[in-house]
Amino acid sequence: MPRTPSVTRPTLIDVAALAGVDVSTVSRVLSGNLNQRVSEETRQRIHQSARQLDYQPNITARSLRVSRTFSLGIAVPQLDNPVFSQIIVGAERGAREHGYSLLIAHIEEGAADSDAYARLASTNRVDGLLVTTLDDNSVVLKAAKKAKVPFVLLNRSAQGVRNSIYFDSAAAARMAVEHLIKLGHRRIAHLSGQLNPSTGIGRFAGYRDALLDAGIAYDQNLVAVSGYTIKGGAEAMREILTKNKPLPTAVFPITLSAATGALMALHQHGIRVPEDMSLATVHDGPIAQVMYPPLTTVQMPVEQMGYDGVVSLIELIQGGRKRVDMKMSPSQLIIRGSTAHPPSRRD
Amino acid sequence: MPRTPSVTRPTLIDVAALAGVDVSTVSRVLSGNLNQRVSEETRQRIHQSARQLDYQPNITARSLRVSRTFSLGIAVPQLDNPVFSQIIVGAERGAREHGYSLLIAHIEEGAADSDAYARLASTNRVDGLLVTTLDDNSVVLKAAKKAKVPFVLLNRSAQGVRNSIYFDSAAAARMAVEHLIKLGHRRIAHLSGQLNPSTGIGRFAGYRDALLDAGIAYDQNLVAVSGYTIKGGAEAMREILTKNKPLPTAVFPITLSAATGALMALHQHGIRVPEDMSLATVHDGPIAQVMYPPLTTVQMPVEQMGYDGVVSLIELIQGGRKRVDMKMSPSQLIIRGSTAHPPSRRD
DNA sequence: ATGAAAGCGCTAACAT
DNA sequence: ATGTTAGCGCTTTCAT
Repeated sequence: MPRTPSVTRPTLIDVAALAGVDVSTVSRVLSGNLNQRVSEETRQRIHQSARQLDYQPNITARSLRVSRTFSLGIAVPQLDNPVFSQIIVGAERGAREHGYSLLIAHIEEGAADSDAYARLASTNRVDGLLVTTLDDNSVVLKAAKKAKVPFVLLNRSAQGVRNSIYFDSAAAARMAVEHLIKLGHRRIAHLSGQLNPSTGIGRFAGYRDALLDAGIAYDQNLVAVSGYTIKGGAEAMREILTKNKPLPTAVFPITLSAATGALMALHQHGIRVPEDMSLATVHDGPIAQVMYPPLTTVQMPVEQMGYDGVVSLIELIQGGRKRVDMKMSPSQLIIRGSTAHPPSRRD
Repeated sequence: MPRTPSVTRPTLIDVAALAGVDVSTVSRVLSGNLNQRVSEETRQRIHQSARQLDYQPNITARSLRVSRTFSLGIAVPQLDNPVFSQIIVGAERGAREHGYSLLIAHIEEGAADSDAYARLASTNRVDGLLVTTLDDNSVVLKAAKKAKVPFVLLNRSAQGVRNSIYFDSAAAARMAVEHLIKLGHRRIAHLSGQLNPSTGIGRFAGYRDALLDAGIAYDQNLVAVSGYTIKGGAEAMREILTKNKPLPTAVFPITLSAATGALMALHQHGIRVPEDMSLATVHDGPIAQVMYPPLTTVQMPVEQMGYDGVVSLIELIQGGRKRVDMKMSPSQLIIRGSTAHPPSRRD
């Protein structure tokens, strides 16, 4: 069996030698930078040589020379949450399309481990950071700031953070609740977030405003804190069922995860959806279509947010942009089987 | 506001200057390589200087010099699948603990885009690859081989692949099915994978063997192909319900995702779990605990597999290992609310 | 239009 | 025990 001719990969030098030109010329041609003045003939010869040697640029050398890694970091608090997996999918696509790669860091629950960012950025591994947090974890944000590379906060805005992309949560919540109201519901429960300054408050505000506009009094007993987990959704749903003697006829869980838990709790208590209770939420995903019943939900362009996140981050890095402040609107209400008229149209 | 003294980060040269020694000495001390002969006094002085300047090594330069990137790549076909998110969590932890970072690539469904590996490896971005595939996608495997860096196949073994970590699927399936049999079930359905040479076949074999051992005849009508998605699970479950006049009393979906779908289909058809039908599956995850009813399932150390995957990959890279062939055993059967005795103990 | 040469920050012989 | 030096592969002035 013939030995592989060389252990090391071909470099610019090899290509240059084969093409009979200087390495700098090869670099000019192969770096993709058009409008470099190189004669068409040499250009051809160089491409030909590169192909022949199966030349692949060494990105490490390039990075060292230009002081950029062409890598971006993203840190997520939980991976088994459709929001984050969709963000990652979009971010990865955006990075790939722009010649960057995506480094992932998992922030262990609870740990003072928000130096995940430090780890990524301090050793010069990444040119920029995509930051996500569940709660408005100021620890995480502080860590991101210390990292000294540009970062974009995803899925929320926060005081003192100049770059962020977030949803118009109030508008999304409003769409969901108005749909329920239009169906005739008047006693509508809400499984809420932590009522912090962004997502939680936003959706809560949308819920409350929609009620207000319809002339429905706000009833505190119809609101329970679920947070953003399946488990929290199930617990909050049970709390609502326990605290309200005549049950509400509809529920608006703050998010897909919470809705999943809520639905399970309803099944458990033998409450039929949508016959006994309607359910509408915000954030669509594959799982919403295969649940029983399939969920009525307001679509949020989460993957798009991940994509736009990287793209704007790259612009930030390359200096073509000074600030990122994008509020994304909910796309549309998808009406599926989880919502219907209330059992009786009477209040 | 005072301007930051320097735009560029401190390098070894800066530290050396401050400590009054040569860069090579600083390198010796800071590269962590103990048993380098450096006097305790200079060692102290160097550490002190580094701290004072907040020195952080430039990993790109280091990479270029030693021809290693200290990055590993992982490519996954779907992110919204508990198996893959758990693998990633484990892999990220393992990488971090060993000074590596984890690059993620998402393999777009269907696309001849399995050059995801090529992208990662050919530009010298990673030192090694973690490979996952849903089906035994030979395209993906071929691409991984072409990448010319060591790779470890996760979650399955395959012909011609020398490094892989996989589960003893047959044993896990057997545990689940034997539990059902012990409860008194005799008509046990199976939602299966694609019946390919690894996962699918393995679990199917475990199912069949467990039946055989109990003297229960195999009934082809009780098996439907679900694959590994929620949707597939729901459809396969419906197929079973349609095809079998006296319904089976138990079902063994091949995996957590399929079980989730199956459970939804059962709810939809008004079949109570576990009163009318028991359900046991393989692969535990947070979602299994919060479903209604919570799922009886065989725990699989998936996160551990991700962790062991990187660790063995790193050993492969560093030459301390020639081959990886680990079969992981299911940990234990977790009995939750989804299984019970059959409606009547009669067959 | 192309070549020559310097240097990004680091490590690892090889000296001393 | 520490210093000197070369060079990883690339880009980019500067010269021709």
